Amino acid sequence: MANAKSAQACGCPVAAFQKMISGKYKLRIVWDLQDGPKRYSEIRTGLLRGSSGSAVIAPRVLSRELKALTEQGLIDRKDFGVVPPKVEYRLTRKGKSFVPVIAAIRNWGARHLAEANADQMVAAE
Amino acid sequence: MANAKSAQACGCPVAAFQKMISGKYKLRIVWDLQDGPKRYSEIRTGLLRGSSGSAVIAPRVLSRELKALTEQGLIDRKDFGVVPPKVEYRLTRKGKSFVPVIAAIRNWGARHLAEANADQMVAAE
DNA sequence: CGGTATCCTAGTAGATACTG
DNA sequence: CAGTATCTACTAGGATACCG
Repeated sequence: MANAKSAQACGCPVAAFQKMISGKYKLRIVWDLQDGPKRYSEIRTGLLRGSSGSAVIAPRVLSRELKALTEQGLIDRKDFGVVPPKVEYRLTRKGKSFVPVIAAIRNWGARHLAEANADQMVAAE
Repeated sequence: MANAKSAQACGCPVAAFQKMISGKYKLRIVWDLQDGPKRYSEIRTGLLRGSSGSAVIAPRVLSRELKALTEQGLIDRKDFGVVPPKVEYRLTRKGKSFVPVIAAIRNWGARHLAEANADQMVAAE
């Protein structure tokens, strides 16, 4: 794959979307941040609810995804500049506008993918 | 949080969704099939509209994605069993139910990702 | 606490050639 | 026409150690 701009300019938002959410935890991160700002370790811990095959998330991975989401303008990073470090991540307006899309995905997934165990409904979040 | 038996049943449809659409062309394929059945080469040609950096799609890749979508129950493969070969792919009911989700994605993407170049709007399909 | 620096593995996609 | 076989390049993700 050559270019980064080709996906956006091709008139196909789907490809751009695919690239935007490429990353194992990105959708979950945005979803988890809808309730308010969270710190780095809170996000990491939150992602372990129903962990997807791994017992712990490599910090390198989480760091990269958070950075990507920040550059894509979905989340905002707030460094308090104190010791010990305190950093909060929160949704931007763009990020908040994306939450309903994730809700649609979750809604569909709950109906078609989690037939046996719809423990927490979308509305119950 | 209720109990989770498997990765899919973890109350996180998002992860299952991510896995389901993992593949460069899956969303596009489903989207393109909403107008009716298409043959293998029609799908390939259709995917080249606004090609994402490549002039041609490796048959191996398209084949794998079609197979995966079939196994996931989103599309159905109909082999006419003639020579020369004729195979049609069409959406299943599950696949059709997924179209609105893609529409939501496209809609969001058109507003937030394709600000400069919204050549073909969602409604213009 | 919130990362970064390395190293490693596995999977995804592309190119190309070939087949029923 | 609709794929399969093979080989290669790239990258996402994981493990681990360490730093500001």
